[in-house]
Amino acid sequence: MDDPPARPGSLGQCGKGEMTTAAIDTDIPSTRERILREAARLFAVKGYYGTSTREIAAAAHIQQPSMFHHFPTKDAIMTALIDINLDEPTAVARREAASEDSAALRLYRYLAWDIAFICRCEYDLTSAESIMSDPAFASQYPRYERLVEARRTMIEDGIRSGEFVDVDPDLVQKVIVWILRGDISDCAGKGAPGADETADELASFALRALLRGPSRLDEIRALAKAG
Amino acid sequence: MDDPPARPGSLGQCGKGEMTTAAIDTDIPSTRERILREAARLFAVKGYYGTSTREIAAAAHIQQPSMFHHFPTKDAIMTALIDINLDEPTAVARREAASEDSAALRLYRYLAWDIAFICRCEYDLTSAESIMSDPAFASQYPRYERLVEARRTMIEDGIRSGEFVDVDPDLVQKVIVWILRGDISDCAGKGAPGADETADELASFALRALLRGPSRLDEIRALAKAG
DNA sequence: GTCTATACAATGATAGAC
DNA sequence: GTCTATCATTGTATAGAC
Repeated sequence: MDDPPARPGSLGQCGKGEMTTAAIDTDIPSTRERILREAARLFAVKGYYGTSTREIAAAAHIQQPSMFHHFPTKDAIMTALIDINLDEPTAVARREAASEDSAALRLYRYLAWDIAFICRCEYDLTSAESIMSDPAFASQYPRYERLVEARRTMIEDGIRSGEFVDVDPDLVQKVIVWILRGDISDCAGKGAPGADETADELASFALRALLRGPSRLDEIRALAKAG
Repeated sequence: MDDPPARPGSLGQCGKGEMTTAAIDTDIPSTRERILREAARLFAVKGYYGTSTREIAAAAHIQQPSMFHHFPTKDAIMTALIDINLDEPTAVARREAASEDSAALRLYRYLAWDIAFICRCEYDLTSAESIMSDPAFASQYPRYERLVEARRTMIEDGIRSGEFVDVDPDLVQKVIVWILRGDISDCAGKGAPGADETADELASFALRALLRGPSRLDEIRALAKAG
């Protein structure tokens, strides 16, 4: 319930912990990992329904029925990706939402962490994010809502305290989701070229649009880097 | 080549011009229009591949084979939606890109127009936008690129002139695409509840993040409203 | 844990009557 | 312009040998 989630520099190696029995961090990925990675990549390009289990199997270099030894159904693959997409980010967002620092600092810190997480993730989580509006995966909505709620808390705190300009919190929440979603489709699954720079640039973009005194941005960035 | 495209208050009635022979603007939609509207709605929820021609036909209150009298193939429906998504917005973006006003004013004007267009559109263009990264529709990429280029021009003009802060133009371009895409998935196909307010709020958000002097925003909004 | 063979439902699209 | 009937293909998933 209270295990400290990853921080920018520390963990954030998304997808590890997916290990089977042996092989703690060898470079040769297990079949299960290969399926997950290739499925994520294909889902991102052609969509969940547009990708067949045959294509996934071929990309993972196994025969199609062999896939069902690792995942009971096709949608179990998607659910595994949704787990990766939600678990850690939700933990970090909730921790920041409950923190006592200024809202601007908390929001910046969460955004920068999440964007870096996305960029570093070895799975392309595009589909895991866009599938959240598919009725077939409605059972996953509540988990997503917890993340949305944590973000909303930070935004509303900032508006209430006067740190942010007086805009519609729902609209800001939406724009932030759109930026995160965009970043996912832009750089997820590409390893981590410039994860930290992208994180700073995008989080700064959002904060510039929100801060009543934009000159505070550099102070916030310095505090985030120090803490 | 030079027909003046719609302005905020004037046309922007997306989807008209799709008329068949008679019936210039009656309230009872033709079968073709019904197919297009229902397909757009279903594509947005379950994706292009996740939506069967049978579902579309059922929603349009016809039998499945009857659909093929109006569209030769399933992907012809999608192509028709892509047309609606690209034609007018590209015309407006290119006009603003070539205009002689300040970059900030041009970008605000284009953004506000496009967002209002999206909100007012009777078709949910979510899928038409996201399908642009599907190899199966690669033949449509070049058309989309023309829109991207026009937007890039405005952004680079603003950075060069010093109106905008010195950020990576590619990153800004991306964020703007993400905001437009988000707005599409958020309010496309819902008629037009608060189109102009949403347009102003979102365009203002983007401009606040970009303007070196955020105080100029009100002046720009006033100029846009006047012109 | 991976394979071959296959069951069986759903898909996009066509033929031809009215 | 819409219908019924139907085709060929592809989809997910299972059975059972190795």
